[in-house]
Amino acid sequence: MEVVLEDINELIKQRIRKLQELRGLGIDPYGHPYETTHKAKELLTQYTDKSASELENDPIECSIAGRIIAWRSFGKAAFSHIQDESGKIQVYFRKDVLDDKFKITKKLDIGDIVGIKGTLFRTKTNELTILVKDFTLLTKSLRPLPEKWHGLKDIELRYRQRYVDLIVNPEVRETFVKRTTIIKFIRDYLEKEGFLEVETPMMHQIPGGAAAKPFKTHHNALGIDLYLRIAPELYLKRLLVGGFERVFEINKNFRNEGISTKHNPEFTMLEFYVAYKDYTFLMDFTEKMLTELLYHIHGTLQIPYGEHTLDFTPPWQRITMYDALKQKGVPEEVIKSHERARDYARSEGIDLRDIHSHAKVLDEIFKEKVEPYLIQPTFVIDYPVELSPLAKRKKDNPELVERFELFIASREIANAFTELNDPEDQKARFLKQVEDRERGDEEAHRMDEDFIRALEYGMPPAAGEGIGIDRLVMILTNSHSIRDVILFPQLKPEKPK
RNA sequence: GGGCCGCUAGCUCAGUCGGCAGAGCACCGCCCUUUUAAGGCGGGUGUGCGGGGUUCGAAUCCCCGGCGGCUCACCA
Repeated sequence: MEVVLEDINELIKQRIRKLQELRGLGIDPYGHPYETTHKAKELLTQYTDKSASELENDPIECSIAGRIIAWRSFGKAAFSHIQDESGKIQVYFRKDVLDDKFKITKKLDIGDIVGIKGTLFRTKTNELTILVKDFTLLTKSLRPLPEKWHGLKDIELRYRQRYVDLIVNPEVRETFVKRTTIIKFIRDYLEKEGFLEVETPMMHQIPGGAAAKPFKTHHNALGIDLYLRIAPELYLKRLLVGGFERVFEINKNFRNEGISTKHNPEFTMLEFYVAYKDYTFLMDFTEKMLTELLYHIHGTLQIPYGEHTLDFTPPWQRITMYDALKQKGVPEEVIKSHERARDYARSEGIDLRDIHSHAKVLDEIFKEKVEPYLIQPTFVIDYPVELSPLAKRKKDNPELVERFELFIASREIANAFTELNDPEDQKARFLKQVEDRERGDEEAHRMDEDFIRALEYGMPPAAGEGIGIDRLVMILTNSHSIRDVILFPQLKPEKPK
């Protein structure tokens, strides 16, 4: 195999030279399995109380593996820090311990992955350190890492080369560990509450369950176009028809829309459905699940987010959409009258280009006048039916639906409703959506005959909710861009060389 | 998609009335057996994002393009 690595600068050439020298000494620069006894952090915590003399009288043998992230060499000795998944620990190479092998250290670089065997001791400054008795090169690194002091700051490089970001910026690793902890907590919580985790299709013949533009693809053998799902909702409800009473799915959704600090084309959504309950149950449920999550992650219900302190102490405010509007000074007549609403919106400088219906005008006014002020966790409830084609109408006011959105830090974190299970009403709502679509609303829902058929078999009264996991993780990790909580966010392609 | 800002060494960044391209860290050579942003001496390693233009001369000024950031729009 004769492959020439491209993009060679002097620094990489030097490392390739060292690699060849190592091969010349019979050392495989790309290593083999290596047995370790500890992680770096385990050593530091486990032996934190051992004094220098205790370690000297009763030597503790250990072995670790990890990446060299610092190197301070003297003529016949060198200090280094080795970083593994858990953290880092100092190691000490001495010529009088390693004899001939010490000269191999001259061929090591920051970034190389090594295995270390040795005994623990304490330095003059009392730092717990491994005295290296033997070491093994496990992987030669050919590219220099960013400098130790400033790390990798360039945002573009951090996203494009997340692997480097993870090596040099420990807080990035913490964020993603926290992300996993959050998802695992939610999964365990739902299972404990009797929910069954399921997987429904990512590829839909009819993209449904949300108002959004889909990604389109093509299945060659079937000869049909397919869409990446914009939501799992209609499939999860089919499972309610099938007899499952509590189901959830945590998985990706895909929406072919703009990219921003709050939007990535693929994002992670939790959706869960409960038979025989309504949206008031879900508000209580959500409040409880998220407060327990807060305790689990932070041990407190008050957490910082940017300039704010978010207080998750229940009960969270519940306010109807219309009351929220009124509270921000939107006159009652604006809510009642389409003409007044349009005038009001215009007077507030709200762009109504493609907005026609009364409900959508009110929604625009809501986004402008209310959303920015929804900092503390708030359930906004009872939306106009037109905005919610899959939600059940309120008994006492059929123009509204039993729906809530949970806002935290001005962001929509959850969307939930009592599910519409009347097939006739559902069909009528789909038809209305189809009309909107024909009038040019690309995001209107499509008719899904099979979903109607499922409802005709009978779906129990139920409530369902979606929680945007990425946005929730942003809140809980004090992150201001969704790209900081997605390991490999979508970017434009790099310029070809 | 619009507006504004940015792109200089591996990394973090200076530098412009238009006049030989710089620092710290990293790296290379030499010295150094308890350092930890180790230290001392010596060394600058570069497609200045790409392409055009103006000019005796462009990292710097102008135009076109690329990528990124912020923001607005979009995203109920």
